[in-house]
Amino acid sequence: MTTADPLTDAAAGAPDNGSSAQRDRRKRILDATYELAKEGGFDAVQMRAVAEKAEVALGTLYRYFPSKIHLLVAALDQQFAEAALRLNARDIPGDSSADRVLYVLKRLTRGMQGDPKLTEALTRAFMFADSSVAEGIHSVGMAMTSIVTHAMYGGPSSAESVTDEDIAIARVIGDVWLSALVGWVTGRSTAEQTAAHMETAVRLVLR
Amino acid sequence: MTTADPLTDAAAGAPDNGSSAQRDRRKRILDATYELAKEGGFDAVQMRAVAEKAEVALGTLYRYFPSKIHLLVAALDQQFAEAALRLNARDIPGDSSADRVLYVLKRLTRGMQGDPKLTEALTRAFMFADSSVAEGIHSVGMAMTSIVTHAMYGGPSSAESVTDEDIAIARVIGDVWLSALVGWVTGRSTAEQTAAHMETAVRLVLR
DNA sequence: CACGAAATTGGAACGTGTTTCTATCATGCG
DNA sequence: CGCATGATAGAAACACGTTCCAATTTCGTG
Repeated sequence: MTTADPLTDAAAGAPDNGSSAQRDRRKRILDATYELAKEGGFDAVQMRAVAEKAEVALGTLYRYFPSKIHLLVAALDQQFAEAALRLNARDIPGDSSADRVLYVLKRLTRGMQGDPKLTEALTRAFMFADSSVAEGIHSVGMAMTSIVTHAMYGGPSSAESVTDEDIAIARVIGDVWLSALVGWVTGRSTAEQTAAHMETAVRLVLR
Repeated sequence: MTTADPLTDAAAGAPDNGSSAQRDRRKRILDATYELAKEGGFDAVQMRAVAEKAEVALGTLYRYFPSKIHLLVAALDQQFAEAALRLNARDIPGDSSADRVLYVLKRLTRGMQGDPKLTEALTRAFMFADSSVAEGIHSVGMAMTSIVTHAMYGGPSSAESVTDEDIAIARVIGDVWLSALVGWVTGRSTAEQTAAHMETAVRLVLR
């Protein structure tokens, strides 16, 4: 047997498993997901539509991603992993931890706000996820934490010297960021309020 | 005409509108919701089941609560409003703001953890809510903020002297609390981790 | 009380996530 | 090459949230 069951690694950002045809299908599925999400948000990401656009059968889609939520969380995970890769590779401008963290968060937030429907789809999925998606959620959380701690230190972090307290702080910031994002996605707060709330929180926690 | 359209106030915790028969139906619906949620969580709160248990027609249920999410957010709102009423009526023990806030949060958290399925149902609904439920969500947020600011000051708060910064702090704490709760509900973190995370956050923000 | 408006009922029907099944296809192995 | 095994296609079927409708009941008002 091929041993490349996509189910076992679908949640993690594992683009290296499976045959090449399988990698390709997985990519087509995620691409279709992005496109549909970008156009119509969470509701537009309909499993039949994803399957059709990715040119796979519905059953195949479900073999790769066992639910709509898994699919969207995997997409979010991929985006975060890419963002973390980009951001952690370079120096973060700013004279203090707070400034640097805010720089990164605002950059991330602006990026997501540039694609409101996509952001809505990914965020709602993340928030709605239950324990069966724990792995994917954890992966997203790690990327978030990594982005924040890296920004706290500034340079291409040597990853050492990051204390437990740093991580705790990063998690708190991540929580607030997520809540703010949800508030924005659901139309409860404007982009400005979102930014202001983040700024308040970061300056409270990092001082 | 009766002018008592339940739709307009379903989201808010408005138990005083409508005829007595309508109040009674609303109560039966929410009671049925609690019971089903307590037994089986989010998935068990099925609209047909709620209608049957509450002895109303499905269409009537939808007249009172335009969606499952509205229904569950209204239930959450009611719980929070009651908790706020209880907590804000009495003195909060603790020598510092942080201690008092932690006392209240842990109390709340313990209460919710005593009914895991119910908490799961209400929390997931809250997180999944979109802008159409904005009013209900706002109401829940206000109750949360009120609980936290009250705890920061200790006594039965005269509500004055609460500064904008206090409110900002309370909101940050509320965000973290919610995230922690979601983490616990989805099985990503244990009750202890939840408590520890909250403690970290509160001590970071209130110092 | 009698009337009309609004609310409620009971049930059918629709959309979308999810499951299931059979036939066909692809792949690795002797 | 031919076979065995797993992957995929295609399509039907099911579950539950939601909508819709006609008939009936409730309720306020003249």
